[in-house]
Amino acid sequence: MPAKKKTAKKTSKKTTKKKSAGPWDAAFAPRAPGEARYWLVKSEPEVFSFDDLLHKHNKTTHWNGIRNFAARNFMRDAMRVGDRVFYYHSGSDAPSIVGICEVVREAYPDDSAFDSASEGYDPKSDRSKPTWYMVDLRAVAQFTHPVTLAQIKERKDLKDMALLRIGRLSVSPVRPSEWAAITRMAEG
DNA sequence: GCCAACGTTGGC
DNA sequence: GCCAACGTTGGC
Repeated sequence: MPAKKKTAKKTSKKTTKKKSAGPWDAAFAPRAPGEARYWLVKSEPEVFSFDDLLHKHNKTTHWNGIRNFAARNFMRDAMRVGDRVFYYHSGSDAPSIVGICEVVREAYPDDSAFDSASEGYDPKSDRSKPTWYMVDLRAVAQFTHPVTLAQIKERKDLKDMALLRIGRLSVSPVRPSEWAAITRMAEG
């Protein structure tokens, strides 16, 4: 019966052994009415650049191939239609945020995980209970002055950005203050 | 091409 | 459930 679950909990709570409420919890917290949130996605321009996105029909693509649980959780559990997303080019000469897109469709199963011919094939993912999800993103604006990783690292007020703190994560949250600072930097 | 920093896997 | 081995990402 459910009574059992409840009791054990209280005591173990005070030690805050739960990673002291992770710095990224805010990304999952309930939203105020009309509140939009901000994100960053990475892509190697050789594979799929912001320019490629601009040339897609409706400047829209599905963000598939994410095979990391933390990134998946941000996408599936926290990204909402209307959220704004920085587009980051990794692996290039000057890794940079090059533009902005927006979420136009919330998470739905990533079909490439079921396709044995696909690079993203995951035999452990089942159609009835998919492991991997994708969202649809539409390009909104290209930066005239891309904001480089080096620039971001120079700024004290950006040192806690998930981009810098969570290594190699392909989808990460951006705080409103960080969003504001970077869009200002992109104005040149 | 090197390597740090992670994440995942599998043996025990 | 621990942890070593292995794989991947991505800056430099």
